[in-house]
Amino acid sequence: MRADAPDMPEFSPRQNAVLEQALRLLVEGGEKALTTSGLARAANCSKESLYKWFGDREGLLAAMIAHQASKVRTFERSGERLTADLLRDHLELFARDLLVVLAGDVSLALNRLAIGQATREGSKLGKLLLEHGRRQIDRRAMALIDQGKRAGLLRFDNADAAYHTLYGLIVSDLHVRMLLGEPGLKDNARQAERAVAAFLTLHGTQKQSADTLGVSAGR
Amino acid sequence: MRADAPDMPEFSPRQNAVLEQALRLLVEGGEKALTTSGLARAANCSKESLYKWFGDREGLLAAMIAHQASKVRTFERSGERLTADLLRDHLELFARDLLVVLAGDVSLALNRLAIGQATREGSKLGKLLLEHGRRQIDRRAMALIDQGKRAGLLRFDNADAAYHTLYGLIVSDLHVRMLLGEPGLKDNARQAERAVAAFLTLHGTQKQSADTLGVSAGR
DNA sequence: GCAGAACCGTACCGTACGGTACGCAAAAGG
DNA sequence: CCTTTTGCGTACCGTACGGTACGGTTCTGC
Repeated sequence: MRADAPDMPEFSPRQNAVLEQALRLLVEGGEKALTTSGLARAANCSKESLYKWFGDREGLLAAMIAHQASKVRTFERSGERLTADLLRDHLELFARDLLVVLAGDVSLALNRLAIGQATREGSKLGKLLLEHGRRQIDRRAMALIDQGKRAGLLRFDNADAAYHTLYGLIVSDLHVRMLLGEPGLKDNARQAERAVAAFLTLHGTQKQSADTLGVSAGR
Repeated sequence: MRADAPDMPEFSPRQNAVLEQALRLLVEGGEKALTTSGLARAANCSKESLYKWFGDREGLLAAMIAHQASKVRTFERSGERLTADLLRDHLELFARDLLVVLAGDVSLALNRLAIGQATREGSKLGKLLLEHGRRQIDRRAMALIDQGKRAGLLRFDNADAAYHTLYGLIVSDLHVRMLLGEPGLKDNARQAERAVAAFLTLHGTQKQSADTLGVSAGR
């Protein structure tokens, strides 16, 4: 519930530096590389401090997620009057940003970590990751498509459903594939273009040129 | 490459029983519950046999994936002449089946396992899971949309891209959410309907009624 | 400048894992 | 009937982890 608390230091600079090292270890070697001893060594701190600061290992993991989430900020660039072209541009920018975020080392490592722990009942890590990591990007997209609807450029009954459609068109099974170790796309921009074109075909109010949809000629 | 080898015993009945126990342990307690000692106890076999049969732990995990994949069969129900309604029905059936498969206990557990190991370079588990677990369902869908295209009911340049669009519309971020521990959908059928309706709007050759798309009135 | 807190480095403990070795029973085969 | 194979049950080993304790050191507040 970060929302309305611009303060909330969460962690001291020292602790943030330790968390940064923890993320580095996690990205480099996966969960098995993130041991309390290893982190203490890498961050030049003592295990006792780790346990004093974060309680136990799960607390450390949660702190890492919170720390990473606190680094991500999405700037709402509202204000300007939306046109069809502008909406398309913003949607494509969102799509590219989303693909870049999902393909990020830290994002993948944290998602792998949370998924690995997801079996345990009192895991909370998954929920934490979804709430902290996704809210920002969800809010940005929802604001955008809401704006599009108010400007008469989009039509849909359920904004949530429309957003999930957009998300699915952009990401498809790419996220899971990357989590499983496959390399990402070579060309995010092209994927973003196609996804947004499809989304506008489904939910736009203006005729879409079929060029970017790949449904024109048919070989 | 299971394809044309109806034989290929892969494993003896006894070994399959052990693998079944391994899957049960994995589903119930996650990766940490799947220990060699625990499996030997649960399956009434010795650790020595486990190592003789599967080599090491990674071999056991790979065997579990192969075993699970060998249980899944997709029957190609080609033959019949496709109509628009029939295509829609088959697409919706595929969508529902896909959602059911992805939400399955064993599928989620194996995906979590492979994702947890994905950091390690020589993991192979992720690739193995994608190839064994996905090929069946991919082939079924590809055959279906190819058939649709040959029947003049679908249009697209790139069958792969079209399939990924369909997949994204059906699954969106649901798979990752479930992997993170969120409950699945309450109503797979509704999701399947909407996804297929959207897919047909994008790639169908006939006019689609907008009812199921949720873009009709606009509140 | 000093007392107290915070903290680092290290050593330590209990546990549990992956993997190996061995003794013995039961099946297979001649 | 005897031999060979297979495999179960158990004990064992080395290792490495999470977590705790302690002595020495640096930082902080008064």
